[in-house]
Amino acid sequence: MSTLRSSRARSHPGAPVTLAHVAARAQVSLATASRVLNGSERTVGEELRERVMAAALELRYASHGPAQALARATTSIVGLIVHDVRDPYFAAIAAGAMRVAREDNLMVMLASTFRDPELELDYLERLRVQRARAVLLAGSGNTSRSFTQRLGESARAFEDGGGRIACVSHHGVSMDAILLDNRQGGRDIAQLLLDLGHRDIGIVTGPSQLLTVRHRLDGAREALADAGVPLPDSAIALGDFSREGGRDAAIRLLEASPKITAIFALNDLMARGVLMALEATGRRVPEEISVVGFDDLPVAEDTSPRLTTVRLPLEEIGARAMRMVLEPAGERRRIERISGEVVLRESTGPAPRRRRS
Amino acid sequence: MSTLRSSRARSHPGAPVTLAHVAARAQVSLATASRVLNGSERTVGEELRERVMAAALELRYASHGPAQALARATTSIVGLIVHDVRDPYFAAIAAGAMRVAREDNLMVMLASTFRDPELELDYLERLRVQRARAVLLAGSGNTSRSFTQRLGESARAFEDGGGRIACVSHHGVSMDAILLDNRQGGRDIAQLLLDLGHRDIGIVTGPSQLLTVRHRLDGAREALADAGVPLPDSAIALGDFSREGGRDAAIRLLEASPKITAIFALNDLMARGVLMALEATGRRVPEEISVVGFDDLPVAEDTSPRLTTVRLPLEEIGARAMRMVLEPAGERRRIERISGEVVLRESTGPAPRRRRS
DNA sequence: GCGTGGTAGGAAAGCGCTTTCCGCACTAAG
DNA sequence: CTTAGTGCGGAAAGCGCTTTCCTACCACGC
Repeated sequence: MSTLRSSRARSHPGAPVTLAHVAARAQVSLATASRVLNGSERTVGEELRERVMAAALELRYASHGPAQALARATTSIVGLIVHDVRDPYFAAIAAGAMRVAREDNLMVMLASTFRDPELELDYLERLRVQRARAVLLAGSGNTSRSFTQRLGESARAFEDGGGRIACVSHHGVSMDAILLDNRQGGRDIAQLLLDLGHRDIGIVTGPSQLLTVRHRLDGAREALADAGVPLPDSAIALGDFSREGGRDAAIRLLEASPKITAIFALNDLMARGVLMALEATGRRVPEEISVVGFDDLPVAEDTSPRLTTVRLPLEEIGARAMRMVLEPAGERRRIERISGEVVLRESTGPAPRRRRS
Repeated sequence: MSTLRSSRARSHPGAPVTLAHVAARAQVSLATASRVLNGSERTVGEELRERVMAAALELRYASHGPAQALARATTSIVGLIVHDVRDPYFAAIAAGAMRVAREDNLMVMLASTFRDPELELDYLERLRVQRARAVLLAGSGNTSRSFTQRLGESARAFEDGGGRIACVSHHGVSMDAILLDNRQGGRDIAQLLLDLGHRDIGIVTGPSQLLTVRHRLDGAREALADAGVPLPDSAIALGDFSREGGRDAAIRLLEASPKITAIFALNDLMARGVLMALEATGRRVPEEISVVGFDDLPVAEDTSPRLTTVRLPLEEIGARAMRMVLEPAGERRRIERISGEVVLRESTGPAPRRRRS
C-alpha cells in the first residue's frame, strides 16, 4: 500500500517540488542533489547518487528552467523569426532549423511576423528578454533604410547581451548569414524562358520592399537586358506574395500586356495564382503561355501543369543557418552562399509563333 | 558629444546591464526601478518615473526574463506540440494558436515530433521544465494503451506544476480539448460518394494507430454499412499520411481492386498522392474515378481537378484551442466540438456505368 | 607517525528580479 | 496640536538553482 501511495505522491496541486525537496528526501545537501541531477563536472559517490535519483523519481521532480537559466547565466532557448508559418517556404526553413535545435537539445521559440517589420523588431526584443542563446531571422530583408538601421541596432543590442544572431537572405544588416542567390536564380529562370524563344515576357512580382523580390527581379532584368529583350513597365504587375496576389496581378498583367507568351512569377505561390488566372481566362499552359515560379515548394508539383521553377534546398538552408548561429561568434562576419537550380517541368514550352501584330 | 557617446553606451560586450544599473543611474532604489519598468500596482512619482525611463533607455535595458519568471513564479511562455510544421494542417493550427498567444503577449515554443510519440512526451517534459504556462497538444492521439497512459501521467505532472494543458483532437486522455468530428466528416463524405451512385469505393488510409485516422475511417464504414455497401479489406490500402503515402497506397489499391469508381483518401495530402497515381496510370478524374480528401488544405485547390473534401477551420481551431488552454482551469473537463463540412469541387462526379463484370 | 594530495560532501554566496514590509512626509480630521 | 490616514520610496527577504570555497576524510609515501 505504501508503495502505491508514494508512487502517486504529489499528484495534487500543492506547492511544486523543488531541488530542496529532493535533497531533503535523499538526505543530502542541495549541492549534491544539483550535481547528480544536472550534469556537473564533479562526481558524486555511488550511494548518494542513487538516493538522489530515487528521490527525484519518486517526487517526479522537474528542474526549474528559469532558475537554472538565472544561475547558469544561459538558457537553452533559441528564437526563430519568420514571416508566416503557413507559408511552406518558411515552414520548410523552420523544419530544418528545428531539427538542428533538437540535436543540440534546445527549445525553439517561433514567431510569425505576418510581414510586419515592427513585429520583427518586437519579437527580437522579446527574445532578448528571454535571453535566447541565438536568434535566426528567416524572413526576407526590407529595403527601408530606417528600418534596416533599427534592426541593426536591435541586433547589436542582442549580441551585446551575449546572444548570437544570424539571418537567412539579405537583410541589409551586417550579421552572419546564409545568402540565397536570388539574383542568379532570377537570371537563370529568365534565361530559360529566353532560350525557349520567348521575347514577350511578363513578370508577376511581390512587394517591392522585400530584398528577395528585388534580387529575383534584378536577375531577370539582367538576363533580359543581356539578350536585348525589352521589359516595359506594363509587363510587370505587382501583388501580394501569395496565391491571390499572383492571380490578381496576372489578371492585370494580361490586360496590360495581352501579347506576352511567358510569365515569371517571383515565387511558386504567386505562380500558382497565375495558373489560376490563366485557367480562368482559358489560356493553355504551356502551349499559349509559359509560366515559371521560384522556390520549388510542394505546390509546384501539385499544379497541372507542374511548375518549372528554381529549387531552393529550404530545409537544408534552415539547418545550416541554425548550425551557423549556434557556433560561437567568429572574428569576422560569416557568410554562406546557397544557390538554387532550375528544375524543368511542364509549365514551360517553346514560345508560340507570333500572332499577327 | 557626450549625448552621442552616452546614446551609444554599452555597445561593447561587457557585462549585461541589469535593473541595478538602471536604478543606480537613475539614483533610485531597485524597488522603484522595478515598479516603473515592469507594470506594478504601485504608482511612482512623476520625476522618479522619468529618471528611470531615461536611464533604461540610455542603457538599452532589457529585463531578464528568467529572473522575472523566478521571482514572479510564472512565465510568459506557452508550448505548442505538433507532428510536423511542414504539414499545412499543423501550420494552420499553429498560425491560429500563435495569433492568440500574441494577443496575450506570450511567446510560443513550438515543437515538432515528426510523429514520434516518445518525442511528444519528451517535449512535454521540457515544457514542464521551462515552466510553460500552458501547452497545446495538436497532433492526433495515439491508440497505444501504454502510450496513452504515460501521456496522461505527464499531463497530470504538468498540471500539478501549475500549467494548463489541452489538446486538439482525441488523445485518449482526459483533458480539455477541441474535438474534431472526424467520424461525422468521414460519414458525410462517404455519403456524398454514395449519393453520386458509387458502390465500389476504395479507401486510402493513414497509420492506423492515429485516432484521427480511425475516426474518419469509422465514419466512412458506418455510412457504407448503413447503405448496405460492402467494404472489403481489399478496398482499403494503407500508407503514410503524406503525398507519397497516398500515391503508393493508391497504386496498391488499384491493383487489388481495379473495379473501384471512387477513392476516399483520409486527408488531402494523401488525396493529392492518389491523384498522382491516377494520372500516372491514365485514369480520368472524375469521369472514371472520383476522389475525395479531408481537411481542405490549400493543396485541395491547387490540384486539377480540384479536390472535393471536408473543410476543417484549422486556424480557428488553433485559435480556440489556445484560448481555451489559456483560460484558468475549470472545475470540469472542457470540451468544444467542431465539425467539418463537405465542400464540393471537381474531383467527384457520378459513378460511371458499370462496366461488364 | 606525519605531511601531502586527492576526493567527496556541504555551507553559503550569488544570479536578477519582485514584493512585502517598514518608515517617512504630508494631509486631513478631531 | 495630536492622531489617524494616505502615498511614495527603500531595505531586504526571498524565488530555485549553480558553483565556489571550505572542510573532512582517506590513502599514500617517506
